[in-house]
Amino acid sequence: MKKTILLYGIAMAALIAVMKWVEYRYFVKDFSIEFYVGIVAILFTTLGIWVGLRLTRKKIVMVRGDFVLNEKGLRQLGISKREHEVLGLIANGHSNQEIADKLFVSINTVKTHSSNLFLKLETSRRTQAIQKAKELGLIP
Amino acid sequence: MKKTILLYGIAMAALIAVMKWVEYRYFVKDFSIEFYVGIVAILFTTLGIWVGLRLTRKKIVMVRGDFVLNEKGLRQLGISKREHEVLGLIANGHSNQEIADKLFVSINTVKTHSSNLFLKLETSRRTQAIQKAKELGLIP
DNA sequence: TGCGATTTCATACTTTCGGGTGAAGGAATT
DNA sequence: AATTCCTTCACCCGAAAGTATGAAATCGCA
Repeated sequence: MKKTILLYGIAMAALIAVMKWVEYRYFVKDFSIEFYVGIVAILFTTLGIWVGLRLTRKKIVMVRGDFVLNEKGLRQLGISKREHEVLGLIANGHSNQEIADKLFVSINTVKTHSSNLFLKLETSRRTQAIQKAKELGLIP
Repeated sequence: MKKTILLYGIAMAALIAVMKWVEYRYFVKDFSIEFYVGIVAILFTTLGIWVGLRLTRKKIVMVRGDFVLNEKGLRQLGISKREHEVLGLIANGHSNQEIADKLFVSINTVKTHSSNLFLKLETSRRTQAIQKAKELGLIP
């Protein structure tokens, strides 16, 4: 993100510099304002699209076979790392107590995570959550 | 897409028109070229980002293709028709009550079926049963 | 017609889940 | 330094799920 902003600044500065340079070097002062606007519009539209693509690019992580983790979905739903971990264990058929043992935390913590998951997935049962998470590509 | 292009054209035309209008109306010719460049850059960057977002707003659809029911597995485990039906509904995230309503039977019946399922699948939770049933190809 | 399997239902009891609330410590960001 | 997010944990309560047991009614098949 910082890189992008920096790059943008540099691009803009460079553009202006080039224009000034052209202006003084060749005395082409009779370029119409429309010409400049056109050039700048095209350049920055390109840059804008590029940035737009960069911002929304989904990172794809291949796990095994045909499963593609939808990280974008995870971010949009605001599901944290730990929550995602719990989600996976729920989908594998573990009880809250088993998950607690596996993650070395108390069962209350697991309950908190699962409750948050149900909120974020807009579900009220773990079986529903499994369904939805699979549909969204959040788990294999 | 056509809409986008059209919108772009209109935006550009409008921008130029406004600039011309400002130019003639108030004779503010002393605006530096950098000013115009800046305005145009910001505007078209915004537009570009917007287009970029629009372009990448594709839905991720998991196509879970061909499912073949493992009838042999069903017979080997001694799972009856009704039990298989209940199994499917469990996997779809329904509660026992919902299943009961859907099949026009009492919730106790559903409990009996699910208990039998857990015995036959050697599981003790519905989430486990879902896992195992999917592995065995008993449900999609 | 009779037997076994299936389907249905009930009651009672235990365990697991889920909702709600609050809170404390830590990491990252501003 | 203040703030926000994540993680952790606790307690209570009600709802859902699961276990055990028994028992009707129905259906397919020999």
